[in-house]
Formats: sequence, structure tokens, C-alpha cells
Amino acid sequence: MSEPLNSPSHGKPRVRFAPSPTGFLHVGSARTFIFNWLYVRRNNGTMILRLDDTDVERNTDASVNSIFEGLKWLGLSWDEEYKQSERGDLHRNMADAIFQKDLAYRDFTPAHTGDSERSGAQGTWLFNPGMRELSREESDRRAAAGEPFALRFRVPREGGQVVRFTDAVYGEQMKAGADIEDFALLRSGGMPTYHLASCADDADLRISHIIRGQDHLSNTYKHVLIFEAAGFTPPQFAHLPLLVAPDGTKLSKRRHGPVVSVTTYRDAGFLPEAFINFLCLLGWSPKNDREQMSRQELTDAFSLEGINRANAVVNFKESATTPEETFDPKAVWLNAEHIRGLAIADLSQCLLPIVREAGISVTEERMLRITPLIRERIKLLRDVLTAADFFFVDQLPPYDPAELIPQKGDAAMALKALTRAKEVLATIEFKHDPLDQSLRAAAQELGIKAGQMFQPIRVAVCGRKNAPPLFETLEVLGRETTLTRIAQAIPRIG
RNA sequence: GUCCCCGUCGUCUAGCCUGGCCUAGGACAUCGCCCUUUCACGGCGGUAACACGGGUUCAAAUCCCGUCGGGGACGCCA
Repeated sequence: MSEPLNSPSHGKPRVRFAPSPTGFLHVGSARTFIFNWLYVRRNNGTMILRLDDTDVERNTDASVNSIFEGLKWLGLSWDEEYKQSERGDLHRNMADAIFQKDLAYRDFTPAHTGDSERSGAQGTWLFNPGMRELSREESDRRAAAGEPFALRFRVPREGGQVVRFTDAVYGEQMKAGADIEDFALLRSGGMPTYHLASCADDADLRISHIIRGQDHLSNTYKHVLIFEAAGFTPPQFAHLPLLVAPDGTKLSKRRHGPVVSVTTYRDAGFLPEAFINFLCLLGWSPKNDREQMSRQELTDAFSLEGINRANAVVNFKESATTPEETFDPKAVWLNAEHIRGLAIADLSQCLLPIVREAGISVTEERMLRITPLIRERIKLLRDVLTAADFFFVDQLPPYDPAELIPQKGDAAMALKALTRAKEVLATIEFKHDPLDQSLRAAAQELGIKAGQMFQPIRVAVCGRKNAPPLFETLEVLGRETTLTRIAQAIPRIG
């Protein structure tokens, strides 16, 4: 198991998404998954989901569920799945191999030495003094005596040694060993640390490309050291620019609230396709001015070369009151674009559960008729509730009767229009063309403009001025409801 | 503090590697006009950026140096 079996240049890529289940699925993590996914689907590789759950204290099942739930919503699949906590032996074996080569040493310094002591240090922070030089004999003796120790990597520092690697996004990277601390491989209880476990698994799973957030860029030197110490060729690295909040700092739930959780987008009515599209455009560009893209188009266009180096701002507003103002305007726009691109039947299917969960009973057939009237008018799926509200109620909620009065008109005109409309609509066929013709004719007879005829009717049946086109609306509403609402509106004028 | 990364319109970005086609392109947002029975969609147009300072060069957003600004990492967290 010590041959370098992961040669990036040959075969299909194997990539992994390795979240630590300590919270909900974060938009930054989702984006990382998506980039990995795109890369691997583009290159016919294997996507691996690995739960990096070595931090027993902070892991929760709820978090694991949140991750699954989020990925399921996004419709992103993976081919293999592992749990890091079940692979402890593998990790310890690697630690042992490194220790046997004397590339790691035991550190008997008690844990939690006190941060105060450490912070002001000038150079000694690199390792706990004395431990690195401990003779093997003494080290063995103390270990045999049962004294607890952590295992630390012996970072090569002599002769100005440097660690280097090539990042697919950030290019050639190098750092002096003198600037890398002797990081821990094993904790005093024998538990592997993240760095060790991660590298051991990446090697064992034959990961060819590690695509992850840029916050790991400086950790990569340590990882390269581990891979090499254990006799493996490091995989290819590609670090993604970070997603930051409008204040410029890394997105965090602590500071930025629910807008960093994927489920927030789902619940607000984002389409998975649109959300993925949005995330892809943060830190990556197809470089041809295309923006609205399907999953397939993204897959076809994706390449590591298109990834930027500068952090990208997710332009949300915490103080906003409505969902539309809360999210990045571009995300909302993209969502509206994707909604408009959906076939009526498909959009209708997306809308149905939202309407029903709101306690409204509506048939599939009726939803199918309502959908085309609101498709161009909603930006988030949940907008259906406000955009089509008047279709869903028997009794219209109260509205300002002044709305019934048309532009450049008065109460008398409104009354005239509605009264005449009631007569006309009592007999006319409820189809777009007849409706259009007869109502226009009626307006002419009354000597008013078509718009002055339509507005009172629109308000009477919709309860507000801004609504979908009138004739289509009436068609769906039907004669009975229309007449009832007009009859109710007439006495309110005045 | 140490190390690393980054810096084009308010935001996402193209252009930078392979200087001239850049009086810097697109998109969102915003403003205005048009279409129109309202809203929306759509169409047209406007405002708006190469962080700063030095070089190199006939020529720099593009190359070099410095400054400033922002971010990240420095845990027996991941």
C-alpha cells in the first residue's frame, strides 16, 4: 500500500467532497461540491462523498441529514461514500509509517498548554521546545511508561528547505519549511487529526484531484509533506476562491445568519438549477458572456482554467424584509430566468406542492391553467402565493375601493363600467377573444377608454391593480366567480 | 505577530499568460424611453471600473518593483 497509485495524468479523475458534519449544508460547501461534480462529470470520473467526522465532539446526525437533504434537493449524485470515523486504522497505520521513518516525533507536552503562552511567541510556536530533539530512546521509554503524547510531523527546516506544489488555480506555490509549524498527526488519545486522516483517505481512495476552498491553500503544504512522507505522490490541487459576505469576510452562519444555508434558498423558492447556475458564476466563468445555463451546459463548459483567484461576494442583505430583497439580486434574476425557461407543465408541478403546503386546495388541472398567467411574473416559486392569490380564495380579502376608480376617471365611471360589464359578462362566452371584443365594444359604447373599462373589472376580480392579463384571468376564474366579485364591488364604489 | 493569497463598474465577470484590435466588453442592480388594458416579459438607451505610485516600452488594465487595501492560514477543529 505504499506505491504511488494515484497518477493524475492517467485514467479517470477521482474527486471527493469531504464535509465535516458540524452544521447545515453551507452555500460555500455546496459550491465546492458542484465544482467537484462538474469536473468529474465533465471528465467521466468518480465522485466520492466522504464525511470527515473525526471531531466526535461536534458531529451531529442532524448535520449529516442536512448535508444529504441539501444535496438531494440540488439533485447532485455521488458514486462512492465513506465515513472517516470508520477508517481509523488506516489513519493510524499511516501515522505509524511516518513515525517509523522518523519523520514524526512524540510530543509529551500536555494538551491545551494555554494559548496565552503561545500567541506572543517569536519562533517557538513552530513546535513545543525540546520535543523535536528528544532521543528515540527517551521517547520510547516515556511512551512505554504510559505518558500521553501527541504525534507531530517533523517539518524539514534545515538548509532553507521549501515545500512546493502546483495549484491548478493559483499556480506555483512554495513555502519555506521554516514557516510551517510541526503540526499534529495524532492527538494524545491516539485519534487522528484532520490533516492526517484527510491525507490518508485521499491516498487510500486514490483521489486524483482535490478541489476545495482556498482556506485550505496554506494547509496544503502540510498535506504535501504528509503525502510525501508516506510515500505517495500528492494529488493535483485546485483551490477555489472563497465566497464572502458583503462585508468581505468568509461566509459564516454565526455572523451572517440563515442566508448561508442551502435550505434557505430551497425554502424561499429557488429552483435547484438556478441556484447551481448562480453558484457556478461565483468564481468561475465560461468566458463567453453566457450566464443562464442548464446543468448540462455548465458541465460541458466547465474547466479548472475558468476558475478565478479573487474571492467572490454573495451580495445578500441581512436586513431585508422580503425574500426577494434578501438574496443576491443576480440569484433572484437567474431564478426568474430559469422559471421562464420551464415548460408550463413542469413549472406547474413545482408550484403545486407549495400551494398545497400553504393550505390551499387546488387541482392539478386548475394549477395548469393558472401557471401560464404567472410564469413571467414570479421570481421565486413561493411568489405563486401572492401572484395568484385571487385564484385561490372564495372571498377576496378587503381592498381599497378607491382602486376601482380608473385612471382619469371617477366613481361614476367605475360604476358605469362595472354595471355594464356585469351585463355583458352574464351572457358572453368566457374565452379570450369574445371577452376582448365585447368588453372593448362596451367601453366604446360608454365613451370610455378600454383601459378605463378594464381596470375596475380587474380590481373587482383580483382585488388589486397589478395582476395578470384580464381576459385570460377571467377565463380561468369563470363566469360565476367573476359575476359574484363584480356584484360585490359595485356597492363599494363611493 | 508570522506566512500565504487576492485587488477591472455597487455586485458577478471578460480582457492580463501571448503588451497595441480597450476612447475597457457582457450581465445583475439602478435610471430613462418604447411596447402595452395594469403588472410582468421584451426592446432601446444612460450612469458607472483598470486601488495608488514608480519603472520597462514607440505603446501597459496587460510586464517588473514598491505602497496601500482586503482576505485566508497559523489548534491534540475541520
